[in-house]
Amino acid sequence: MVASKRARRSNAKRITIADVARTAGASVATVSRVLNGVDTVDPVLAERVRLAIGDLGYRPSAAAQGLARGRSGTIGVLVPDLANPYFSDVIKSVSAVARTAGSRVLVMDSDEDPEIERELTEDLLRYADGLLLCSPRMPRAHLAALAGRGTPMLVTNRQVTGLALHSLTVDFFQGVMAVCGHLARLGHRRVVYLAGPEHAWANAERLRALSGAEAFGLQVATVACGFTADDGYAAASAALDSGATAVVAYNDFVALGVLARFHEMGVDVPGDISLTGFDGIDMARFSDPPLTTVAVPRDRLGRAAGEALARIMSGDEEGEPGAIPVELHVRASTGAPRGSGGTPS
Amino acid sequence: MVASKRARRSNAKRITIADVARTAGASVATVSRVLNGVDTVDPVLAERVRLAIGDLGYRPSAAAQGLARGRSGTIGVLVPDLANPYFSDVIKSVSAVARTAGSRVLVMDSDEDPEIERELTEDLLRYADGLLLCSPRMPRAHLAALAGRGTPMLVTNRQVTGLALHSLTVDFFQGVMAVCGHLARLGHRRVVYLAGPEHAWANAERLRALSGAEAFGLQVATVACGFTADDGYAAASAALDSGATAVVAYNDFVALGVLARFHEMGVDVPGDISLTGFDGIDMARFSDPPLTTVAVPRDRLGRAAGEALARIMSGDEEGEPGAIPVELHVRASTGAPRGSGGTPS
DNA sequence: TTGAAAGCGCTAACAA
DNA sequence: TTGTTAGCGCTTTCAA
Repeated sequence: MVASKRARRSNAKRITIADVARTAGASVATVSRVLNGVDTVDPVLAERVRLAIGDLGYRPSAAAQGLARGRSGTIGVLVPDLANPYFSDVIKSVSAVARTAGSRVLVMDSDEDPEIERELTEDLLRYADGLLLCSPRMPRAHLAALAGRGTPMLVTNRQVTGLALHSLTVDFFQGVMAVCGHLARLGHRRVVYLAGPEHAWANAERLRALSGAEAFGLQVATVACGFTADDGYAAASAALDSGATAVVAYNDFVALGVLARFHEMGVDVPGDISLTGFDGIDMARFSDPPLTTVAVPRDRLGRAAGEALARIMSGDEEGEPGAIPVELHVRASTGAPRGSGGTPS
Repeated sequence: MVASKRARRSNAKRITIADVARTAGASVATVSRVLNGVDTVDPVLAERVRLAIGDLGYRPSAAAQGLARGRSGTIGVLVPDLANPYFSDVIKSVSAVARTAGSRVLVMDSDEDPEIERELTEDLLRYADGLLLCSPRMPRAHLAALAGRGTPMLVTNRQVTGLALHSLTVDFFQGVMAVCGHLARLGHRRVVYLAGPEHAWANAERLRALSGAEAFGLQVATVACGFTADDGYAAASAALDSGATAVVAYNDFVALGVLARFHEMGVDVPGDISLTGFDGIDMARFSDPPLTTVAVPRDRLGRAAGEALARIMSGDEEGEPGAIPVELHVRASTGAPRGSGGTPS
């Protein structure tokens, strides 16, 4: 029962390109050519090689290929929370783009922790040809250090200025502006914002837009909240107490949490108070009432990110990726405020 | 402006272990030892090496390490849909386990397509030391072929018998039994099941349980549906027409879709009809009414999967992983049927 | 405790 | 069109 040194894991030692070459009666170079679609191979020989590959069930080792080629064919993606559909949607879409380009995606989840984020990024660098950092929470200094490493890199959902770092953003500003405009048109004068993570660029942009809205006469109160349904649930009564006639939630989860609490409290939406979400997750359509929200085209964001990163990796430095536009979806959770004469436009 | 052959990507050529050795005045073997925590290195030398590593910002190439060691330190995970929180939760948890074991997770998403699933699995084999197939939809023959490849492998959410394939399942059977028992106790005699993907083991198990419940006098109608909220929304009126007093949805998404449609139709839940979900996603708590559902401990599933796979990879073949238990969460979406005398137990 | 050197499986010159 | 062979960056004997 003593396994030989190299048969520890399974009794069949790994099938290599040499095995294929031997059984096909060709050289490893030829096998490699066939593998890589180089067309200077005699069709007959090529067919023999392909047959051998099939018979032996040979698959090239990714490690060996990566070492020899100098690139791994992998792009690393870092997200703060994989369980958030916002990010999983983006990843799906990035993966799809990567796949058509012949590469794979290595995903890591930082659990919203800036320190873990740094570690994971270091690790990703060892594996990947390029990095996609989604909504990175890490301090600017770390980002700067990474930027100096020479690895092609793209940051999304965060604007980083003054660093040699490409970034692809979402136009949160316009999104919140659209929400505010919509509410103002309905007759609202006082709204309360349930704020998201303090250090998130996404939150900062929303706040910036709310300030802008104040210039147009909208009064905005802010209540610290968070980004989960639980956070929204917990902040609901505080939002109500603010005296505002509309709640602008950081995202759809928060809004759904608020809605659940309002139901419990017997607060009618939008009769007693209006409510808006952000992101446009699927569930926002299925709540009662359906949520007015700002749809972020996550598939488009993912695709754009994948393509931009590919461009960066290929050394094409022209043009910043830019910002992804968003779209207001008006649904039944917003209406005219009480006593406004009730003339929704 | 003509870049030299090896400086195409960035002007700094990759820092290798040789660079570290040189600047530390040691051999590559010694650097490797320090890197791998081999303690037969003189502390002073080791420190010098560590310094050099820090100064140079050296990170070992994953490809080279993988090639030399014969393993990549990566485990491949295949899921049918990354956007489904069920799977993203599992992945989060698997990743966490993998991380403590010093490995990373390569995730691929098959988009519920058995053919893509096969391709991706082939590809994962080239990268990973072990494979985790979540709810694979691929035909048994493919699974059998994979099982013969010698790569350590674990299948979750699908029972595969007669093959040298370990599987870790969730006790869907007991879950649905618990739901049926709960409904029966409330006085329901006729329920309608909104079925999930036809070829999914998860669906088959639910059907098996429903048959079991029929033996106890519950009448069960089945309506083909799907696994998304949209599917549920579309199937809602058919469910209503079945004449059942309770709807057993394939999962929470379907249930939430049904709920939304019922709201629109003015059907009261649970007054007019009861409704249950499955999986216990977060949102199930925040609907109106909150959903009675079966909570599947996805973190536990992920952890168990990660650990079981680790065991399999280390050659420890003892014991099948087994089945993860589930838990019925009774909430407000279920009640006594109309005219039953109204005595909820 | 250290270092030299032989691989690991593949790619890509370079020769033939 | 084909084959030989020198790397790719690291680990790991084996000697010293």
